[in-house]
Order: sequence, then structure tokens, then C-alpha cells
Amino acid sequence: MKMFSHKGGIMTNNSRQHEILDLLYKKGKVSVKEFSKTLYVSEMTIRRDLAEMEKQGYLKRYRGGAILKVDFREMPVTERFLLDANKKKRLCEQALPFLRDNITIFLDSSSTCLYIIPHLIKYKNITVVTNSIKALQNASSLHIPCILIGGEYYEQDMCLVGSLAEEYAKDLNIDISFMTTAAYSLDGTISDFDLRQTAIRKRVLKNSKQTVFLFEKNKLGKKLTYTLCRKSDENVTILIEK
Amino acid sequence: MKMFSHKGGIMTNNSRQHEILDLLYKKGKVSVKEFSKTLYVSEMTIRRDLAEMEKQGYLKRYRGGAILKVDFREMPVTERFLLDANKKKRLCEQALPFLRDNITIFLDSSSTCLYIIPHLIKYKNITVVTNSIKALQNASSLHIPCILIGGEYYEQDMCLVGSLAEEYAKDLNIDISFMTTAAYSLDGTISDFDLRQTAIRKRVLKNSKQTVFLFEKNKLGKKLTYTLCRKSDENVTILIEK
DNA sequence: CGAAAACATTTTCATTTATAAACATTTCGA
DNA sequence: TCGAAATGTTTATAAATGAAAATGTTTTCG
Repeated sequence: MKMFSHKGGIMTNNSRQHEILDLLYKKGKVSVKEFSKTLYVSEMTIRRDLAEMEKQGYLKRYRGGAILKVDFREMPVTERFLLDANKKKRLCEQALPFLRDNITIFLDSSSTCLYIIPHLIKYKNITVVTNSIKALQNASSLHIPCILIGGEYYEQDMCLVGSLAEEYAKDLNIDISFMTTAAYSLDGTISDFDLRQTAIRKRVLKNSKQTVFLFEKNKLGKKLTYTLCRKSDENVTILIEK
Repeated sequence: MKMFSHKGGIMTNNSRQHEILDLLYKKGKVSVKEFSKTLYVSEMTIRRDLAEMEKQGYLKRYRGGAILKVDFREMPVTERFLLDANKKKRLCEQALPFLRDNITIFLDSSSTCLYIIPHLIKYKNITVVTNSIKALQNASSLHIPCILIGGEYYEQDMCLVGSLAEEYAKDLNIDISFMTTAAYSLDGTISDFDLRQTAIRKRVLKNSKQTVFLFEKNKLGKKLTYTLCRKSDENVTILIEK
């Protein structure tokens, strides 16, 4: 009974299982009943899917349903997480048209970029490059191949920065980078208050064919100490929360 | 391997227990009544959850409710970490004489090496270099400066390996490395079954002034596919569980 | 202080609910 | 059209739950 191939560890050709994951990412936690009603299949079929997906590490079952497989200490399933989560999720949906098969993407250490990850399983042969431990763990839990940029650990942001990280990033060639910073001003300047984060983003940007910035509304109209780049720069795309 | 039965296992099984933890995070201390009303289950069910979660060390019960455990952050990260914890702790104590102020040490991705970390706070100005996400997080949570070697992520061992990692490791100079492998044979050969792990250890060893190996008894008398080094090599010290 | 009242917890048991296994049916590609 | 895979249905088994009774703990007040 080979329901779907497992090439490269990525779930490539079972659309219902994709929908199960999408639903899970939308709600954090979904019951077998709800899956069954939403996807118009019997509960038994859902259970079979869940069993298989759990075995492959895509999610965690609990009696009655399934729950996202994330480190719950970092990301509580309830309340706060789910609140801004919806905003960020919607913002990230604007980034989807940039995704395609067979590319290497960079995700920075912002929490926003985490919401791109669940969509990646729909594509074949995507490699994630990141300096973020959370992005690493989330992507890897979906069996997406990951490359981590090393360096000094910056605990607060759970990411790697510093001259070592910049050095390491030099050798990596990225198709599309996804990033956020803390400020996007009216005149099109993208800036941040953190020197080291800006430095590594700058380095990655230089090595990326294309860079997509994702800004929530509260980042607009500000200009901070360190400039990363400008709206008008080559290969820079800006997406703003609607 | 015994998967998660409802008692004794990791609690990712039960989504209500996540919510209990979330609530506790928010309020610090919550009564059984409040849990019951908030989560729409009987007090009896809450008590059963609390009992189970207390047994697993996630919280402390008191008459009428529960309190978040202060040392929650120091909790065992995985089941494997817990396995033979005392043995590993004792083994690591043999490594303590090698520690001193103002050095850079390497810790590999074995669970054994994690037990060295708590001792590091006694010294001034120790920097940890590692390719292990767990070592990174544990050391960093004690405010020990950490440098992570980047590379391809190997989810199973939560560490970074591959040619990139080896490349990165080239530039790092280590005073003392602490490592384990899966086999130490009678003729003094240190070997392992994992090619990529062996490769990165080999690279680090080459850049270390001194390397200390830690072996549990069950690693003795075996020889596996890939040789890392020999007992007789320069600057290699071997410590064996007593 | 000490007994009774008030309350919390544990134990036990019946009920509900979820799951998996076995079997039947449908779907879809060769 | 045939056969295998996917899905649905039925049934037994197992697990979770809540109610009630028994036990244990704290509080109150004479």
C-alpha cells in the first residue's frame, strides 16, 4: 500500500494530506471529526492519513485528532501564538507566487518567515538555507532539507550572527530570500536596529537572485539605525500586510 | 521502542495538557476549578492530567491546583537525554580536570557531552564550539558564549554535518574537544557507523590541541565501519565509565 | 485544643467516545 | 474489463471521561 512516494523526504503527491497539514497550520489543532467534515471523507480515511503522516513525522496525533509538531515550549498552540499568527500567515500567502520547484531559498530569523515553511511541502526539491534555529527545526520536521549558517549564537532571536556567520554566508547562492526587518520607511528605506542581523541579511541579499521582504503594518513609516537596502534596489520585492 | 502510552511517555500526546501548560505559563498558578471551567472538562479529568504531568516533572501540584515548575527550562529535552543520565553524569565528571579558564572547547552531538555543560559555569571565559543544536541551546541558556558550526541539518541527531560543516570547521581552533563515538575497540581504535559524523569529528580533532573521548561501557570492544582515530594518537585522551 | 463542617482528592464504576481490525465497496489506471 | 489501491462500513476493543462514594486534609468555632 504505497499511498505516496517519499522522494527526498518530501510529500509530493497526496493532495489530501497537504490539506490536512494546511488545516493544521491554520488552526494548530484539529479533530478527526473536523477533518472528516472539511475534506469530505470518512473518519477512517482521516485516521489512516494521520497515522501515516505521524509515522513520517509531519504531525503528532492525540486521541481525537492531531496537533502541529512544533516545539510547544517555543510556540504555545493557543492564544497569543494563534493571534498574530493569522496576520503573519496572510502576509506570507502573498509570498507564495514566488515559490517553485527546484530552488534554494533563504529564511531569516523573523517569526514571520516561519509561516512560509508549511507551504514548502507542495514543491519538489526545495532547500532551505537559514540562520534561524526555529526555521531549521520547523522545516526539518517537515522533512525539508535544511542548511544552517553557523556563527555566534544570539540567544534572544535563536539565530546565528557575527563575522563567522557572514563569512559562511559568502559561499551560499540563493534563488529567493525571504526577510523581514523592523522598519520600512516612506522613502523606501529598509532598516533595522540590530547591526549584526543587518550585516548577515545584507550578505545573503548580495548572494540572492531575488529578495522578498515581508512587512507587517506596524513596521511602516519608520527608519532605524542600520540601512539594509532600498526599495529601488535590483531584485528586491516588497510585500506589505493588507 | 515503546511509543507514547498515556502514562510514562512524553506528553505531546495530549493536547489538553498543552493548554494546561499554556495557562500555567500565563498565570503561574492555576486552580483545578479554573482549569476545569476554562477547558470545559470535569475537575476529575484535570486532576488526572495534573497528576500525570507532575509525575513527568512539568509542574508542581498543590492542594487545589498547580504551579509551574521554576526549573522548567532545565527539563530533559528528550527521552534519550534521560536515558542513563546518572551514568553519563558520572562519566563526565572525569572530564572536569581538563577544564580551565579562558579556553575554547568543542562539544560533539552526543547526549553524553551535554552533561559537561552545567560544569562550565564554574570557569571564566569559556567558549563552546559545537555542531549540536542541543548543546547550543543548553549552553546558551547558561549564558555561555557559543559558536555553532553550520552545515546540513541531520534531524535525527539534531546536529549539522556534511561537507559544508567540515569546511566551516576548518577555520576553528579548539583548545579541548570532548567527543564520543559508538565504538572503542580493544586495540585502541575509535570508530563509528556514521560517515558524516566521523568526518566532522575528524576535522575538529585535527584542529584541537587536545581531544578527550568519553566512553560508556557499552561502547567497549566494538569496531565499526569508519575509524576516527586511535588511542595512541597525539593529544588523544580516553576516559571510560567506571 | 478538638470535633464537626467544608472542601479536595482518590477510588471505583458506568457511560461515552475513539480507535483499529476485518470486511465490503468503490475508484481508477493498466 | 480486470485487479489493485483507496475508501467506506461494521464491529470489537480500548481509552477517556464524569458521577458518586470513600477517604484524606484543612478550617472553623465552641
